[in-house]
Amino acid sequence: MIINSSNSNTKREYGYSNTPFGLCCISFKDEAIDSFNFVSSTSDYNMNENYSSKQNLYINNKKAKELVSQIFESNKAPDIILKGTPFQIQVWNELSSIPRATTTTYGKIAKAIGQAKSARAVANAIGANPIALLIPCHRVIRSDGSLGGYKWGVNLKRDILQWELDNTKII
DNA sequence: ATAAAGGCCACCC
DNA sequence: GGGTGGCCTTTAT
Repeated sequence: MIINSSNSNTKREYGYSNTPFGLCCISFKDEAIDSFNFVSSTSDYNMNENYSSKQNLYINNKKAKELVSQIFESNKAPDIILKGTPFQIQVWNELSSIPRATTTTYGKIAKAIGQAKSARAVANAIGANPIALLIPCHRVIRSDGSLGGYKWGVNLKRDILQWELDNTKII
């Protein structure tokens, strides 16, 4: 389930957890994730550029581990909260319709949201996506078949796509 | 209000 | 393979 953010100033939590692709830092309100970043260490919270304010922000590694476990081991993805411009929200929502273990292109996403000429803008929006894996930006590649870019590194993009072919979990 | 920078694309060579 | 011009949204002047 995707929730469009209504910037409530309620308590937020964040925490670190290992994944099959390395360490991540996620932040969440109640059970709903609003950011998921791959990081190199537990001092890397600043990579979470969407939430620089630390007001009402508390660390909760236990809950973070539970959510990551849910992502990789259950058949029900956690809810996510989207915060962005209307165009970004539209693009991110469209990504959720890409079947796992498949790919599409920036141009096709542009066409799907009714703006066939906006491939480049779509790429910008995807690059600004704050939630790895659950918003499947890794499934969008270039029209010539090359991988294109990835916020957390093209090598990781390749690894995730291969992982989807080799596993049947929910991601 | 304007400029510059992008995870692009179709086209050419 | 590489280069060019066009496209659209964001962000920073």
